[in-house]
Amino acid sequence: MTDLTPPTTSNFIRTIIDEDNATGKYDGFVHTRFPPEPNGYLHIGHAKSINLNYGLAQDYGGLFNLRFDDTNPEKEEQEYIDAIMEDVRWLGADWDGRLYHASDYFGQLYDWAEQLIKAGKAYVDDLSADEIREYRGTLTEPGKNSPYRERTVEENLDLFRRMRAGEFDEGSRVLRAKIDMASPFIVLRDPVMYRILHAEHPRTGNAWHIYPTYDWAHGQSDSIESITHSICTLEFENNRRLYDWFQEALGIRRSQQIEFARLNLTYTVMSKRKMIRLVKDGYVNGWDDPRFWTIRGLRRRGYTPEAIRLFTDMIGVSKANSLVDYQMLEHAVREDLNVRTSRVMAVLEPLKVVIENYPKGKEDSFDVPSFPQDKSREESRLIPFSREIYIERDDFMEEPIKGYNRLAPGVEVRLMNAYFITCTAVVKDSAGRIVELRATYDPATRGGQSPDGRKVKGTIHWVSAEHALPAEVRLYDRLFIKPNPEEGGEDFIENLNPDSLKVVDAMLEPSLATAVPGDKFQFMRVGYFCVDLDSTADRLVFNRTVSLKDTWAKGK
RNA sequence: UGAGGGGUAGUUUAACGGCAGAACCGUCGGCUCUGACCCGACUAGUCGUGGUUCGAAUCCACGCCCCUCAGCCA
Repeated sequence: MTDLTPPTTSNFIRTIIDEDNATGKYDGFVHTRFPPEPNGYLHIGHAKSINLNYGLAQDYGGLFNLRFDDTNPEKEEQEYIDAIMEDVRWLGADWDGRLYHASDYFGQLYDWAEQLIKAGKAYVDDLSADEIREYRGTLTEPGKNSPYRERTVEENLDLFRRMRAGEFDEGSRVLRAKIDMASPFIVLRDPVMYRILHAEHPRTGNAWHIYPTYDWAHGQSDSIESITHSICTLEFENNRRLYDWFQEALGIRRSQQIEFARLNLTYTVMSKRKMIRLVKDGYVNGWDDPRFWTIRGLRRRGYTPEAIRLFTDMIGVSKANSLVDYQMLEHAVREDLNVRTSRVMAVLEPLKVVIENYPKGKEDSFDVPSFPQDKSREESRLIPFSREIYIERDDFMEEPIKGYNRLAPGVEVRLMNAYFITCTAVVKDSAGRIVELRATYDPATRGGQSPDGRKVKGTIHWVSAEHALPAEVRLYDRLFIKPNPEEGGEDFIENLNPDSLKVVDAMLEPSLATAVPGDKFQFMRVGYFCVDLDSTADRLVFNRTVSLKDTWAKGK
């Protein structure tokens, strides 16, 4: 199979790692991780992060961990944990047994919190959430100290232990780091480390009544796992100061946080909140809707892990906010599917053609190679031919425009792998709509070559009517009509594309009868398709993964 | 407007004081039993103004524009 891996291009993270290795910062070691919060499904943006982290570990001979950032039991569910593992595995990132949870470290985190209290670097605050907000100050004004900031170590320890024991109501107290209420980094204005939550955790059950915040848990988890390069997205740039402060204050193994720009794609939305709304309000049919760029949606749509990897390699990584043209994704999947898929014939919008000089009841069959693009593969199948066939409605024009190379009255074209035919008549219904074509064929052109050397301008695909397999084919288009649906004042829902899903009754060549969900094909001259989960032996259902490029349609 | 980040072809990126290069998109052409693939060509760029230097996308200064931070979310 063709190697789709493009040469590794440099990026700023590799530069940092190269420098670290040159200076021996981590003894030349690279250990990365992917740290999802199990409160939703993974999407193409997460795939960028997964492939980045896993790829770095691979390329530098290091290790890659999967760690669930499960510090908020009110939002997280086991269902998501299972789904995320399935998706990460499918993408090809192998955590090799190093599956962790932030909740694995709750005990250690608690001990470290007491350590900070004893060092006078953390205190229990009785202020309400609203009061804490007021005391925090604003972007331009410093905050002020909480009246509880100077409690004694003993009192703090006592209160904190009782928080842990579940003696207090939710929201009544928090543990805060004692840093600097006047810091220009708002994240350093005595950040909350623990909040009281009488919630059941998917993994620790009811063992805890206090839960660590992200900032308190993340860097320490990295340290415990000996992560060297902790890669996250740009919005955590300010948090890095706190990340460093905690590791420094605790005197534990250091790791470095590096931020990169998250992926944005044109004609879709990527924020968790917006995606949830699309699912909950039924604008898409669940998290695996093929119009959705979730990992499950992509998988159902017919994308492969290789195509996604090719895409994430293509777009690179940087710190500049960007909006990637979705056509890059389509290019990547075409490139992968082009070498991978067998070629079959399917007619999406059938128009019947009766070949008048072809004897009634006669049947022909053609042995057609299934992988004509790959000379090393010899698979083929028999395709039946008969007097009545279906062709694509688009492949006929009663009054052909300039440059049209397909069938038209009096015009001869090649039926792919079969015969030359010439259109002799057009049959219309009372409304003037074309319902059938009449044609003649040239028996001497069997197999698709003419012995006299005459050429035809067009080659079209077809399916024998008698043998055709009816199927439902789902044609997907971009979910939104605007490149950036979140832009502009209006609700992004107003930018949904009403034609993002079109279902047609297609006619397929009979070899497709045995196709099972997940199987991928190129419907020649049309696009790449895969068998959908809804497909049954009685009722085949296909998804269009992506159309073929069509320079003719574009020019019209 | 306090602080942290960022601005290279239409898009995504490389070049890290020494020829601004690639991919995608687009246009044109070649090839073709897929108007696909493939091949070739073309279009097109360093946010601005100064400065340092033999030489600046890169270093410095001053501007401009964009993003992030005021959750007991992550």
